[in-house]
Amino acid sequence: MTIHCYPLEEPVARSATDCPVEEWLAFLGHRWNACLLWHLSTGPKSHGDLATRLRGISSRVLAERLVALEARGIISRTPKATWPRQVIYALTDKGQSLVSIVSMLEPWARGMADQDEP
Amino acid sequence: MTIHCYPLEEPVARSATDCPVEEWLAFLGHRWNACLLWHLSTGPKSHGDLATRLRGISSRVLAERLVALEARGIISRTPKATWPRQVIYALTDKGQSLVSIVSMLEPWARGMADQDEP
DNA sequence: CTGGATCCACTGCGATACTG
DNA sequence: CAGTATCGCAGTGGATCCAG
Repeated sequence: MTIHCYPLEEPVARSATDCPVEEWLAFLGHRWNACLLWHLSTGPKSHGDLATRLRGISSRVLAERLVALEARGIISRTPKATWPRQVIYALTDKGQSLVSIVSMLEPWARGMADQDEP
Repeated sequence: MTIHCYPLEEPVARSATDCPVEEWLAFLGHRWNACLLWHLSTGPKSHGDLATRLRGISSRVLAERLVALEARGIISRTPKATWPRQVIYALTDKGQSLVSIVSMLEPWARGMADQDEP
């Protein structure tokens, strides 16, 4: 876990961290992102499809998230030549591997809960 | 990775998710938290000690984060009977195991970067 | 159906000052 | 030294309306 923990010298603007791990955690922690990852891990989905599953997300934020995910190479975007237009999003290999790491938190978190209320 | 993805029925207030993984990711994504985890993984530290290492964090936020970490059972808080008073924070076993999981992101992230600029 | 544009409420957090 | 109290601003994301 490489964490240079910011500047070391002078204070920096928000999220100007150069620690990749922290960067990714911040990203994954943003609302809906983990959820999107999860839903896409069960197969490619369209925008509307995802919108339905992620009850409560707005179209704006969903589109924003998908762009970010794609920019990071976590998902792929493939528009279909149908009408009305349809766009399919799918996890890339990088995305798959990320999911597999994040998934390790599940049993861990369950263990935590068990200790709370045995 | 269990992600019930919110309500499923009606929209909910922010972070009212009942998915533990998402919960933890959101927590870890909050600024300074990962950084704190990292610094504590190299040994117990005091408030002031941490403040020095996490250049830029304010006393208020640091205290807040430490309380949260402790509340989640990730760190322990032990006040020394010295003067001026001193309080030592250390990773618990749960904290250690969390760090070991999060650490797996490091090589992964490095792999990502390598692909970007080979 | 996908997704851009606006408007706005909320809150995370930085800065600062103060107490035991 | 450890921690609390206040204030203020920028960023995040929800709601809504619109367009290709």
